[in-house]
Amino acid sequence: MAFRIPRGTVDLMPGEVEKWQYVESKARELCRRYHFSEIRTPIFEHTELFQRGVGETTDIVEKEMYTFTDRGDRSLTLRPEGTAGVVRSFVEKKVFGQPQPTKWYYIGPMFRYERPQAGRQRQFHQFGVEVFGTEEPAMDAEIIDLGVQFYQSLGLTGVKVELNSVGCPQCRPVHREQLVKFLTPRKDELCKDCQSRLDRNPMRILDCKNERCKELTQDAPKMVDCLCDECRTHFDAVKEYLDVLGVDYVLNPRLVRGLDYYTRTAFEFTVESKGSQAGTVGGGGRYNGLVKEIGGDDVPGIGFGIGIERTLLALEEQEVTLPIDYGVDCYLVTLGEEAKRQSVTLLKALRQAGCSAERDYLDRKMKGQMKAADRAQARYVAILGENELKANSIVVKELATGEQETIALDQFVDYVREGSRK
RNA sequence: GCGACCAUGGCGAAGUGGCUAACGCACCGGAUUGUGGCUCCGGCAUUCGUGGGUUCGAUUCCCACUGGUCGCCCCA
Repeated sequence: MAFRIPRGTVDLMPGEVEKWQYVESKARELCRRYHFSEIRTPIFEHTELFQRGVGETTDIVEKEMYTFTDRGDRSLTLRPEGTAGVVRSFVEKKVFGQPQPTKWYYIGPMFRYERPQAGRQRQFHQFGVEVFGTEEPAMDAEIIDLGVQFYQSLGLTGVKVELNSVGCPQCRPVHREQLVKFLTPRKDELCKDCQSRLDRNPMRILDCKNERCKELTQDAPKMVDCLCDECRTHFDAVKEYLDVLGVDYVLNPRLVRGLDYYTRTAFEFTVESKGSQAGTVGGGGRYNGLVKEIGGDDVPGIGFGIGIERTLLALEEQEVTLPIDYGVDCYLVTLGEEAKRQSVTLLKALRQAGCSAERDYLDRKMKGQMKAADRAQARYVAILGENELKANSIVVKELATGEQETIALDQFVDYVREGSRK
């Protein structure tokens, strides 16, 4: 084989891509109802944006970025997540000067250099939303609700909302200090990764999957117990609003999230799954310091990123059939040269009337054309031959029922159009 | 970055150190000279991932590489 697709990427082939279109249309429709506007930012940005935005100590920045130098010697990086670019745009276009809040959504590819496995690719896709300019806890709750609605609209069941508050720059150091004090005497018993985390990002130790680490952190001080008054009030309000909205959630004091920019609300959407990676189908949280970090005013923000691949994977595992119509409205079967000549006009008329229409281009005999029509999942097969031409008529057969009738040629398009609407 | 398993036609999948590499699906043609989905018949691999080695001989044994799948880490 001469060329092969790059590792960790996929071709979305016809038959599969319709599912994507369906999922995307659901996301767009939902965003319209929640009054979000779409934003499209570049898929690459200056490397420094992600270093600053996502955080130097994160795995993403440390080892997963697709970074390259362009011909002008600029260091650029394919976006590993959606928020940083959107924030950059918010700041650069001075959108903070317009009436707030700003409610945006995006759908597009993200890139991370990792070993591919179930539910993990190097190019993957996210549907994300971001809201700037409000700290109102109702917004936190509505965003979580929007995520839940998205999964629900697709027919996905069993989506769990895991919720936590990671505090703010005022109270987080308090927790951090307590945590380090608690863990330092036990440092030797922690796994290697966590030993280094202890200095750099001790909160992440709470999220370690290592059994021993889990034991050791069993009674470790929790972030939620260290929240300052403002953060506590906010967190309580978010929970209240979630209750009001009827959104079920599970408190997970160990939930940390891998990106440094989160403050206060942090959440994940999870689902039961065979693949070990695939369980997390989405996640997000509040990032009140990020806009300032990127060079803007001190504008609060909150958002989520939902993995399209993982959502599709979960739908597949649950054997959910998306209501997608792959069929063509009318397949035109022709017999003889004259009929073939006329077919292009008929096809065009059908298409202009809004129907999808197809014919044979391989000189197949009638049987072959019928077979092709069947394969194309045609609703109607229209047969045009010598007899029909002579009588200015055409035979229309409904494949599902096998019923057919001869109709006048000038009523043909209307007939198909009416039938296709049902 | 680490580990395990795998690599045969468009797809799925058997197989053996030796002359013509099963089978199923799909596809094409025919039985049925103007009617699909069922049935029957026929057709469909001139590098068995790539390179090297062992051997009289390798798709089958060994090594390397590449790729895939799954897991660890982390995340969507």
